[in-house]
Amino acid sequence: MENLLTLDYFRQEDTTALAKSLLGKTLFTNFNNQLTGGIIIETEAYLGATDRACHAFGNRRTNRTEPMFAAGGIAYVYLCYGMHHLFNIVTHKKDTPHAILIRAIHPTHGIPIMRERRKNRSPLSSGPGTLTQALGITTSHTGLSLTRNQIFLQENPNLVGEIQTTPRIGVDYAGEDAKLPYRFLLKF
DNA sequence: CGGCCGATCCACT
DNA sequence: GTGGATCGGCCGA
Repeated sequence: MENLLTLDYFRQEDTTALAKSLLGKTLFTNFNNQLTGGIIIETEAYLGATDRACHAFGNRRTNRTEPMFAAGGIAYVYLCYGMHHLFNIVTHKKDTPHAILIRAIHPTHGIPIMRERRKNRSPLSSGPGTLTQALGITTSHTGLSLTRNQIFLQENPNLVGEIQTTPRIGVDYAGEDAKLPYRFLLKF
């Protein structure tokens, strides 16, 4: 497959720029020889130790948050509300626990498989919990490399669109940090 | 060890 | 627009 993203790409140090840059790239999973994927259209940046909305705020280090402390280029997947598996891309250097939540994809590959995983409900892959269900991602995949064959990303050099910026969703508990403009949407 | 709560989704009104 | 589902993580005792 052409144009796969590299570890250097994921280890860039400007995480909000990277969150914008991820828009328009295709996110794939290939589990049990079932290829599914779609174009990333919504992301949120979580900026580590200084970001009250981030699980790693204050460098809080637990079994759950441990993957965020590794160097960029792996998955951070955790369970939300007891039922939703949320997929993040770990970024930045080792011991700088930044991550980018993927909130929505525009489905392009393996759509019948994704429909089946979603039990034909809609939306198919818009919303952080629904897209992981469509792609088959669970907490068992936390820590998995994003430059190997189960979860990986590909560029779409010719894709153009407009980027919209808003505050992040569902982080009211983060006080002033809830207002930060770290959510990015692609309109194309 | 008990209690609280969440980076959500869905069915229902 | 609203509330129930559902459970691991985290914290304080």
